Amino acid sequence: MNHQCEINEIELKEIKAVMPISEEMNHLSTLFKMYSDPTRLRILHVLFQRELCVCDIAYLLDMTHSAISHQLAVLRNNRIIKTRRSGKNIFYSLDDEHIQMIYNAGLEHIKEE
Amino acid sequence: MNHQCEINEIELKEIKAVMPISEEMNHLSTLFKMYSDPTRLRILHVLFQRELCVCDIAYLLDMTHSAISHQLAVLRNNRIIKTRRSGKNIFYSLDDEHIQMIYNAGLEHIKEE
DNA sequence: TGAACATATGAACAAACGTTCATATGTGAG
DNA sequence: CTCACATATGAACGTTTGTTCATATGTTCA
Repeated sequence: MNHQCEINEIELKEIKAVMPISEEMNHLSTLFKMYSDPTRLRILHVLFQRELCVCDIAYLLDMTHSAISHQLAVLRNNRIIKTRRSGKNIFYSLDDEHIQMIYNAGLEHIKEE
Repeated sequence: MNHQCEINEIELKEIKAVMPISEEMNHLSTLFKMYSDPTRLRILHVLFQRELCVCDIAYLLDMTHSAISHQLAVLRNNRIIKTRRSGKNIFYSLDDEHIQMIYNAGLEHIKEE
């Protein structure tokens, strides 16, 4: 692509040299996509407090079991949450500590406006 | 909605009592949505290094001016970045420090896998 | 003023997304 | 085994999203 308005060709080349590979940005965007839906954020919010089963989450969020189950599958496929079966119930919980840190970083931002 | 599989009715009511309002979750999800696209993440990445104009960003990302301009408008409307006009050029830069903190929190997570 | 450049914007389109509905799977109780 | 319950899953649907193309706005310089 042609580039005519460069403000500093040398500096631009330095920036271009350290451009992360697209695959890494795809991976990162997929992670943030998990946080980009209100339902999933509400699911995370309740899981921050304790592990819960689908039925409990559906009750807390006042949504259908199916809608919750679909979102839990999305979160699980992206290793945001993990499962533990106990009889008929399947309990969901956070996969690691980073999940809440990212959430909190976002929350801090919107609270400062 | 009916709730039959509750594991602990009292605790569930406590969680329900502290459920954030949906509007706050909508707001937060909108913030994370800004990070949920690879192109926008790549734009943020280059803006972490210095302020840049549309033309430079298009060059660095090897994308059309129009595509970049549309994404910059999205980021600007959501107060992620701000603008400064200088002659024909309009320079874009980060609106505040939180923006990079959220990005870094996500990056740390994916690097630990 | 007019040409050249930088950026913005609206319409169009395909792709991705989130919920609903119907149905399937898996588990425990009787 | 059968029933009831908990969860999963696939198809369908409307909505949202990101890019492209065409065009408009705004700025500088001659």
